[in-house]
Amino acid sequence: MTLRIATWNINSLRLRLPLLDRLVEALNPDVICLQETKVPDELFPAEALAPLGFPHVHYKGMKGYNGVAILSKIPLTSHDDAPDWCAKSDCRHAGVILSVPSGPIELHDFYVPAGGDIPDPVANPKYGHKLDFIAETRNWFTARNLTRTVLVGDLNIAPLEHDVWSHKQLLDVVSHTPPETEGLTAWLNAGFTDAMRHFVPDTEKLYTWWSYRNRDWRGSNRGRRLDHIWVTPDLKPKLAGMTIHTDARDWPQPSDHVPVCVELKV
DNA sequence: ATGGTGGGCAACCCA
Repeated sequence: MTLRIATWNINSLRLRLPLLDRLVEALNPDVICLQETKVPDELFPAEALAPLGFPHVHYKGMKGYNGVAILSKIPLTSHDDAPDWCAKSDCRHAGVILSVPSGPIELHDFYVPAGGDIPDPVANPKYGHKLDFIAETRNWFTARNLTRTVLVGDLNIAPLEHDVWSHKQLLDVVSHTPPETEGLTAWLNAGFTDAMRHFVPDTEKLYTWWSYRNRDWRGSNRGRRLDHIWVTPDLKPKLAGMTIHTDARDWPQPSDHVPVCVELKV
């Protein structure tokens, strides 16, 4: 089958419910992984989502912040055997097993801490938390021997020179500092390949996020690639397509992130 | 060098 998996930092699921119709129309995904749902589980809008046509859901949310959700047309079972990252119980990760006819596929949906403004773990504990988080996830995935696994999400780090509009100007801006980019690359190398860069050479600019604090986001185009799709090497020959739906940045009341979708022949 | 905008949720926290 052709399996399409989309990832999107929706920045409030309840506020942007109507935009999910546009996402489905544009990308026709089988699975949607969301971040920053900002809704506690007891208030998850299951009824409002029902007409969208994704009967299988798995979500982990909390009041006000963070939160992840997986909406699927394919039957799934929850697979939350991962540790409580940094012992914070802050709803930044959901794992599922997708019951694909050719065999199960493991799927991880992550929302990595943004890390605050100051790139110093002592002066800014949020930055320290971010570095600790990606060290823990890296170690956990290294210790497992993964196949048929997809990892997606808002990883809040733009690892490559051309994942930001100006490598030089962002080297000490949180999201592109060497400790972050090196940490993210080490996590990637714990058993994955970068599915987006499989389709677009490292020398080409690639963004998934544009700040709200920019009047003309398209004109100035000061973007960053904060959202990622990784697959285990056995799935690399199955990669059939990748779309960054940049137009979503102009939807009414947009998220500052745009959806990314990958197509796998599995 | 600074401040710019947006969401949650009721004062600021977070991005």
